[in-house]
Amino acid sequence: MTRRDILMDIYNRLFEAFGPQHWWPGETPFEVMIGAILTQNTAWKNVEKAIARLKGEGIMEPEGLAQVKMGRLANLIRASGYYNQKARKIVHFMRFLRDEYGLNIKKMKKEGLLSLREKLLRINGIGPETADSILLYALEMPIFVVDGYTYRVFSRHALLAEDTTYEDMQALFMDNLLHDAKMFNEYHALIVRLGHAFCRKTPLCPLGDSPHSGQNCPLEDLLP
DNA sequence: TGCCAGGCCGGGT
DNA sequence: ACCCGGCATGGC
Repeated sequence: MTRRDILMDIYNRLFEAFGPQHWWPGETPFEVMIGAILTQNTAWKNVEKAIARLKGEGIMEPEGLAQVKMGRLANLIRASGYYNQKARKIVHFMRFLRDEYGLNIKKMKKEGLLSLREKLLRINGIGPETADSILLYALEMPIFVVDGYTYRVFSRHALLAEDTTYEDMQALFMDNLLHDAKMFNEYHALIVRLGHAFCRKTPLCPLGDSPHSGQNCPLEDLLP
């Protein structure tokens, strides 16, 4: 079995077990970008509340959000947690969007994948996962998003050590799979889906039967 | 009722 | 280059 075979086997098992995940949940690319910041180390349920508040104020769009004062923004996104930090991050991001692209997402899409990634990573508050989520889920660029669940699942399956860096973990997928944005989208969403069902924060991430989901883990017989 | 969620930054080794 | 504390609400 090559690495590619193993990765595709896992993908196929997840897809058959859970079906298409229809990610990212968001009405517009811009909403996806803001959601990517709001969901940092935060349950999506809480992010939904914050997004609803922003929509209620009519500012879930670039021109509106670029005007909002940080204090008011922090209050509106309170439910997503770390609200002072995230308000600052969003302000930084909006400043970038205005200065680089005149708040025009279409202009942003014309940028090359790697150069845009570098620029995003320079924004205070945007780390690798948030940058890649924006590139993949908002702009449909072919890059693989790594998150905490990816570490837990794939280190458990002895494909990599659990202290592997983000870039090395990402390379496992991008060096062995076709660069297909649609597939990268589905794969990461399925990993998160698996994590929600089986991979609570426990020392060794059993990936076994889970009272949480009531079904067997589709990867169980792959464990070393 | 605690524990934890779709991370990231900054200061210290 | 890593390691760690801080950031914070709401759901189960």
